[in-house]
Amino acid sequence: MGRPRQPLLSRDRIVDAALALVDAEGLDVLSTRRLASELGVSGPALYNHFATKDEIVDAVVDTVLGEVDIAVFARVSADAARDAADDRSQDAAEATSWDEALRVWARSYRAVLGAHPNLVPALAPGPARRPNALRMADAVFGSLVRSGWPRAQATRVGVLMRYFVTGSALGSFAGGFPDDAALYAGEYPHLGQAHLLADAQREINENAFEAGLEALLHGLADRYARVRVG
Amino acid sequence: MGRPRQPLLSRDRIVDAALALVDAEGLDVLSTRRLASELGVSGPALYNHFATKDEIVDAVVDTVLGEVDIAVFARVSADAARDAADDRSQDAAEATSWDEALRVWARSYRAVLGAHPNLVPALAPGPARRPNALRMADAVFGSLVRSGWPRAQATRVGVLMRYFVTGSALGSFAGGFPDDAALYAGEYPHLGQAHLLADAQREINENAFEAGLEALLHGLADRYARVRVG
DNA sequence: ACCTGAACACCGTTCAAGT
DNA sequence: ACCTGAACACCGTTCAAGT
Repeated sequence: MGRPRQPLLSRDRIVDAALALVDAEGLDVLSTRRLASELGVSGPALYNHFATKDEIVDAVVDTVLGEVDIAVFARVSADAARDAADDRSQDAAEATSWDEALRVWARSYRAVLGAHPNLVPALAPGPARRPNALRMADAVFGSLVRSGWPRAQATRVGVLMRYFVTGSALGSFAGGFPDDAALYAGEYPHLGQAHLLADAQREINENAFEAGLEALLHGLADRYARVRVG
Repeated sequence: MGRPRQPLLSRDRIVDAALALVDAEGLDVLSTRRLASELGVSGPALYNHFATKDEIVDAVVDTVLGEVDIAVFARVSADAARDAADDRSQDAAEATSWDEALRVWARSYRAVLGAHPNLVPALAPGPARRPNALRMADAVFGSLVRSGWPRAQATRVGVLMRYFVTGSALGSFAGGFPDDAALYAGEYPHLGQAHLLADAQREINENAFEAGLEALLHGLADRYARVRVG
């Protein structure tokens, strides 16, 4: 008891343990007491490092968001922007068009969330007070503006892309259709057998994500052609 | 004590009270005990009507999903489908193109979720065992197939549209950027002042949703032109 | 069948006490 | 400053008992 010579905990150690616990057993089992015991410490000890449990969850989410590839946006130059419509013209390996950058980022974003499916419901509070979420928004926005998107439009594009990716994470990883054929028998005439198997479900989600991503990027490219500046 | 002559509870009464409670005070205060007390009943009484609290939440979500306008899909006929590309040609008021139907539905879907923002985090489990969620998926899918979308593609379109709408609900209603200018000062160079005010935030979300919806529908119309059958 | 109160095994958080 | 144990006001759920 009493204060240890060397601190037993740190914010990082707490966040790492929390993420490991959520990945292994789900968001439901993440309690301050369980987490503390996982760290070999007493429940209230956590409150020396975080004010509330919600702050811990927020930090976990932000850590995970930090894994998303946003380096790609640094490779979007004003030069690359001019070639956005035909991406064969990238002479240097570093040059990337805004839409290709969005594609790479969106896939990375989705992959990261897919690596931590149990955490997805915790995304709900939005990018609020999470540094990496803001860093991400900033990188997206900056590259779009450099590419010639008007600022107001660039804001919208960043937000709507996030809608799609987080929505796909929510819809894909946390359930989907139940693996229970009996439930469907004759009930929903248009819902085919393909919906029933979890494996097929994985593929549907993958295909839906890719199809949506391409539709979105095509639609945005059309708009870009009409509104670009610079 | 003991069994009342007339049942005090019903699934509907429980669901209604739960939704009212969530709308008024948030998802966090929805506990079986609090809900029971709201209904003038003892906590365990709920278990005569629902097996778990999660089932109650699921029923609440499904009830809300039932408010989404899917009647529009009934107005999508095979005839309307042939005019999808030019929507001025709807002679009868009942005929609607698949893309216009998706637009109406997406807006309704988002509006319904917007009317119950506190419930949005509970959407995470996906369309699992929720009749109205399945009814919705079925209506979307059916209208797309009638319009000439190949079945595999129609499945994807339904799913990806749901991604976008639920993602927008998640991102819009549950937080967004904090209303705290100090947090941003000099930290994120590209994030302008426009991000800071909650009011502007509402507008950004609205605009992002509309822009994303149009981009998506345009991109899908392009694809439709290439893959349609019938 | 449908409610009650008591009970079990939990929660998040506060706080005085220890070093 | 950073931990502990005790305590407070809660949880979801089970179950015997009542009618």
